Amino acid sequence: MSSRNREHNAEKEGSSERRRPVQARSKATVEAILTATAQILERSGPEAATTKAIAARAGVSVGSLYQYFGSRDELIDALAHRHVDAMRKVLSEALAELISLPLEAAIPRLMTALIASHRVNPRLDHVLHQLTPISDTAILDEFQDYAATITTTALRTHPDTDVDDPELVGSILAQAVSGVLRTTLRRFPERLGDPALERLLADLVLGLLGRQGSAAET
Amino acid sequence: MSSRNREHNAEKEGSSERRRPVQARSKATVEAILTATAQILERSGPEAATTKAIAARAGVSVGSLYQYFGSRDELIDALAHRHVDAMRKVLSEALAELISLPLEAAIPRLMTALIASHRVNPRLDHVLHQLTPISDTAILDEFQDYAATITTTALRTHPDTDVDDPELVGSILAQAVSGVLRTTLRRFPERLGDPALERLLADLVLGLLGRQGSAAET
DNA sequence: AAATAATATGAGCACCAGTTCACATCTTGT
DNA sequence: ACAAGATGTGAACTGGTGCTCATATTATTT
Repeated sequence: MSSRNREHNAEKEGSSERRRPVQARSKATVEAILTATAQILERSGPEAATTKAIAARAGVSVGSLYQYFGSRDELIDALAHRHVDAMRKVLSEALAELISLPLEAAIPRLMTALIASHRVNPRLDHVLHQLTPISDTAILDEFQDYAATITTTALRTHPDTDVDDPELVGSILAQAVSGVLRTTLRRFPERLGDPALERLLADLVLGLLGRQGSAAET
Repeated sequence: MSSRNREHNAEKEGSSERRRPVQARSKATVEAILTATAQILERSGPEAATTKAIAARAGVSVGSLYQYFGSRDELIDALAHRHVDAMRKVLSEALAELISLPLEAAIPRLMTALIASHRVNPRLDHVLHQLTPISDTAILDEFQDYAATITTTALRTHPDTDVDDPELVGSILAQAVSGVLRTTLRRFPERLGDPALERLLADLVLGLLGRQGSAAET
């Protein structure tokens, strides 16, 4: 009787959380743990984010942590998902107003939105990128893919552009912009307020599109 | 007699190597250790690069490792320096031929050179970026700074451009290109051979310069 | 050849990480 | 009021890490 029917709480094997919080109390605990993890990662980096440190900061015991997360890695993974969702939300909200605008007007706005989304939590973003192992299909990449898809779609939709490989161009543009933004956030955060940055990014994108549209290769 | 005159080999405090290799044998040892570290980092990531694993792969004992590197971190630091130097060398060699060319011709060549430099050791590059802590002034950033300086200088030198803040534009361009390259190397390595990538990057840069040169902002 | 310095060794130490588990406490349904 | 489940606890276990040091081997100098 003790060995059978172990838990009918069991999850899909991928992200096997130990237990689902059902009472308000435990939901608060999970919340506290995630918040604590984020705070420690932001402030002191991956090394400092010990299970004990996290539990201490969250005001719970290590045991509680393992009640809801199968391992330290799973915890960080969950946090990464949260973070990406938050960024994606900021971006997609700003997106609604753009679909009807002509490219020349839409791109600058899109840059503003991208900057905003990258501002959600720059330090956490950087640390999570550090933690991204080579092999894993990184959750972090999802945001970039999202941005790439948006751009590609825009290129396909808008009649006033003419690129022959929207997929590639969209992907490159997304990479370029996110490369600039992440470096800026990490190394030159003071530039973020500078409207010159938004203008430059818009020019960067529009400049490429102009070249692509006009000059046909061989 | 045993406690005095400990070592008259002592270094500046910053990067206190334990001992300088003087004989050929020990130089080979140091070499082997650095190579082993690089290999393990490339193949299996930071976690796997334990002092024991490194020593084993290098065919020496842990003790030898600590004879020439004060700590694991110092070792990795030394390796990072090496790597950046190698990248910088590739780039600067290609640079000589460019100074006399007009921008329209120089930029595409520069992109080719940048791609080449990023090809030196993509996987190691990525892992080293992972290892870069938030606080430290990263050695890795030096390469980006180098690329930014080159670009800025080019913008200042070449008479056929007209940007009002070459410093900012150079920095942004370097960030954009390196953003694209690092993502490509990590996620879409097959794109590297594609000449379309070089063309796109050149168009990206030239497009921005075109916009900057022509349209003056209010 | 002898003495001295350089180089190499690897078992062992100190430490601390992630994780478990037997038990205490609180909540909820009946 | 009671039982049963949900939640919370933290000392203790396991394993692996970076690193040291007394000692052995090899090279260089005298």
